Amino acid sequence: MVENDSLALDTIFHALGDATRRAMLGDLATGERTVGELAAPFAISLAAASKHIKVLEAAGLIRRDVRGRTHVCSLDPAPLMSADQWLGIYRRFWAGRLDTLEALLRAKGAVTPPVKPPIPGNEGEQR
Amino acid sequence: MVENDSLALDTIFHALGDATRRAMLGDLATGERTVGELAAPFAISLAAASKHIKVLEAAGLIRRDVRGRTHVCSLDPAPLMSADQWLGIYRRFWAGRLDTLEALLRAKGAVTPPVKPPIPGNEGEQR
DNA sequence: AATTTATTCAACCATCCGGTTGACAATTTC
DNA sequence: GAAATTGTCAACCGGATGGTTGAATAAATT
Repeated sequence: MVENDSLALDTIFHALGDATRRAMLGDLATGERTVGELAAPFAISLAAASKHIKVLEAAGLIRRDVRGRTHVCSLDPAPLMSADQWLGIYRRFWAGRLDTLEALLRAKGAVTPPVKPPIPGNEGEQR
Repeated sequence: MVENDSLALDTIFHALGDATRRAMLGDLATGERTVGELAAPFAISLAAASKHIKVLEAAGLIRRDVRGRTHVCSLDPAPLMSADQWLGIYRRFWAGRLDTLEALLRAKGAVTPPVKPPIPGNEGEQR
């Protein structure tokens, strides 16, 4: 089922469009965090952090488990997959462009691959 | 080198967080389009479309070539690559390779970007 | 029972966002 | 040269966003 609803993508990309929220996701990638722990690195009020967390939650990017008086958050990567699938349409496009670029650079000689070391597991699924 | 990425990612993800703009990119993926052509599918004014295009342009997602009185736009996938690279960190996560992800994040310190200086009486500008 | 700790809620504020309309500039075209 | 075509700009509007502070809720601690 393609629930790649454009409305969902709106919400997901909007949630990702803020450095604070992205940093929170990065934090969560290494394990569970309470709201307070998520808020700690930033010079904003707890209420502001709480709002950010609610945005992430609304986008489905994090789940929340209320344990006693603390709210424990964890990453849910499913929406990131949706975003990645959308980007995947364009992956072929820039891959082709990069190939062209690389060919050009090699022809001119003496330039080390600037952007993209081969990432294991980075396979194109498009035909 | 990588420090200004977060600002760029803000702009890129924000640009992607709108269905109209994503549709414009999809259109551009098949070839060049004038501003009028990009605007045509949508029930909005040309001025509104022009604003969307400026947002895409500011994010570096499209280039503009002014030919006579028409502005011809074309897709520049480089920012999509940046977004994809950011998502790529989490690709391992949803692929189930949690340990690898953690190692990567801890090693690169890639997930704890700009923390404002912890000034207690914070008079800093709030955006 | 009282207090401390963790978090949300509500109100407020300034700015941003996406949309509109109308005027303007520049380039064809007649 | 006048008119049509292409697109931007400026001003405005309502609603969303991100921040604040202070009060409220709920659970753990004393």
